[in-house]
Amino acid sequence: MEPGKEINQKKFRNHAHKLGVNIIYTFNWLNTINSGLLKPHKITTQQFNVLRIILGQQPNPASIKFIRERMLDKMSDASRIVEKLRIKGFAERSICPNDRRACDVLITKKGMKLLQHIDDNSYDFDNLFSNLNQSEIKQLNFLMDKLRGE
Amino acid sequence: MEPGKEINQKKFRNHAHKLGVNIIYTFNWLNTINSGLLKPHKITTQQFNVLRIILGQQPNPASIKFIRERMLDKMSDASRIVEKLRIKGFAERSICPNDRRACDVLITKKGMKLLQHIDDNSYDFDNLFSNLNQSEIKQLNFLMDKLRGE
DNA sequence: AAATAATAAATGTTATAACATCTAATGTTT
DNA sequence: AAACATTAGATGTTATAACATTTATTATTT
Repeated sequence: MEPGKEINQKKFRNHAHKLGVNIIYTFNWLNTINSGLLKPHKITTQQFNVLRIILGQQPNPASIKFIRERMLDKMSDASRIVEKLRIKGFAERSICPNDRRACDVLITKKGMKLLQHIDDNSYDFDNLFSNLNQSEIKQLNFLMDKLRGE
Repeated sequence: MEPGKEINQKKFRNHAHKLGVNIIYTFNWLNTINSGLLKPHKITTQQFNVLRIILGQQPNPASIKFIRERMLDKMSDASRIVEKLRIKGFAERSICPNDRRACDVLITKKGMKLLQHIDDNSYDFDNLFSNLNQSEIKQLNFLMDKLRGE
């Protein structure tokens, strides 16, 4: 962090204004760390998230629609992300026999190994959030849920 | 929000895992609202942020470097964003007389009118965050700052 | 059953993001 | 001052984001 770039040193109109900036800033902070952790594996955060979704469905296949619904970025291009995972050998796709419009997406052994390796070695939220204790993490979750009206 | 898509209904390994997802989710929530508010003005959130930075420097000009340092997305292409603002008539740029490598970027009357109009009509963080009271907003700011180690 | 509507995914398009590289101007060293 | 290093910004490139459109299949209506 360069001097003068800390968010606290900036001038905000009020606390709500600061919160707007803070959300963007915190996301960028997290995203930068995550991208860095995933980069050695030549995988983007979106591809990682999709792979996790497919893993979560195991041993059932996931459809593109299912994946898209569970992705955090709406309007994301699940179709092309899955294709990228397929090319890298982390997932495979076939036509769904029950509905030939849809497709069955499955994680491969290689994909599972990748997730396992990332989980084991680096991708650890507990570690990432060590500046907060358990109660503060819960409080942050509560406030963000409330903010969005959930 | 579609049924079954609420973040609280998802399964998380623990609170820290939920926080990781929550940050991404909250950013997307905010970004979607902001983009929607700015879309009628044919301006992106990044362009809006840069325009605000230039306004904040008034009546002094801002350099590209200055803008880049204050932008929330690191590595952003300040140069091309300023050029887009210039084409739309919201900013003007000239060579800095003191350092001919640098350039002086200024907001135009049209740019100031745009910001004024957006501020007056819609772009209101207080309103956006009405689900939280003042003390909760402060708490959220505090926790996010602490999370990032600031 | 034929026509129409709805759905799932693929594909196209334009703008942007995330880098790297290049050019011009200024600063520094010898 | 010449050579080199640094800085500011512009430009190039590839992948991705954010849409819209298209195609194939299934569901519904008449």
